[in-house]
Amino acid sequence: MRMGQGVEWALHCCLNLAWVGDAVPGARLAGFYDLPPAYLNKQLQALVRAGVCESVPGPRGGFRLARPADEVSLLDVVVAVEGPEDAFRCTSILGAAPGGDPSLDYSGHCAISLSMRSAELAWRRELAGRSLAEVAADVVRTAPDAPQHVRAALAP
Amino acid sequence: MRMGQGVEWALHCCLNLAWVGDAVPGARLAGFYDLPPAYLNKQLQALVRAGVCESVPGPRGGFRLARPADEVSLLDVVVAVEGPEDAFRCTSILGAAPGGDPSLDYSGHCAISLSMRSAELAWRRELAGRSLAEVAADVVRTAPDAPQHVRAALAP
DNA sequence: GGGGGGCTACTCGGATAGCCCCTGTCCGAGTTGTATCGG
DNA sequence: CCGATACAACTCGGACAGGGGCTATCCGAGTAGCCCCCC
Repeated sequence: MRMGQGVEWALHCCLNLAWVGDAVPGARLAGFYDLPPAYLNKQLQALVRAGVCESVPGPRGGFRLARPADEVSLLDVVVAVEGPEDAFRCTSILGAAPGGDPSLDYSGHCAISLSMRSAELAWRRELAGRSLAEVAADVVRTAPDAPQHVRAALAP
Repeated sequence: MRMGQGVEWALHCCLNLAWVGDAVPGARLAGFYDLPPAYLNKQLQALVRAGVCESVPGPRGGFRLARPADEVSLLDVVVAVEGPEDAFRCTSILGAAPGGDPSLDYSGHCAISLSMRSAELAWRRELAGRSLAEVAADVVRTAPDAPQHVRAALAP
């Protein structure tokens, strides 16, 4: 099981956008971390589609958070980039077994599927319970001048 | 983020092996769920390599659990098939940012990496806390004759 | 000098190739059970 | 009739192609600012 690279990029970018508070072009964010600009742009587009970020076209444009940082959870960002479907996919394998009905959907009855879903729910709950603002506060606790540095490097 | 199909197959097969208690050929397990025999064999080999199952070569051979069902957790099976590495990979992106050291490993300091690891830990803890025996008990609670059916279909 | 129009530069947005891992398959090494042959 | 031996069938194990999704890139649509020209 491997998570896409874009998730890490999106999380760091959202954190920076929370500190800047203004629209930042994708190219500048890419230059900040030395990332492929066009590909990072793709991830930011996904964030816009999910309603996490807003985009401003034209000069002086860029991306900014669509909501306050304490209303954006890590799960929101992960789902925006990776998609909403679960990692474990129950293919109703029991329908092919002797005594099973191939036309039935066992994802809600199969004990294995339920256990796996329960575990993923714990993962989602953990991510949903941590907001960008909380993560930002953690960063400030160890590096108090991080917001200032980011703003100086990303603000026009 | 997508989990491999083999995980579902491996979990169901391990549950059945727990009920049969004897060595079952991979081809018979594949026929039980109408799965590609050679590919399922690949997953079972992974379980053997991880020490979850044992293999017996030759006629009357097959696969059986290497430990009692209450000592095999769902996490053991998932890790055996999917590999031990985490889904979220911190690439120390902060090392490329201004003021960062590219030679440093930030996976233990970066607040985002720590949050993601914490969430995955919750997922792993959930899976590690549920054993095959518990899942089997859940199945018996709703379908009391499932073990007998499986034994009849898989035992020689 | 003030206002309007055109132009340029810059931004996002979607459409387009390349590569790696999951999926699916095949054949060989090893072992057990059996049938046969000899004593 | 009993035992040893050769054979055959069945099993796992690792090596070999094919496809889908992540990675990476490019170019077009649209807009804000600016410069120039005209009144």
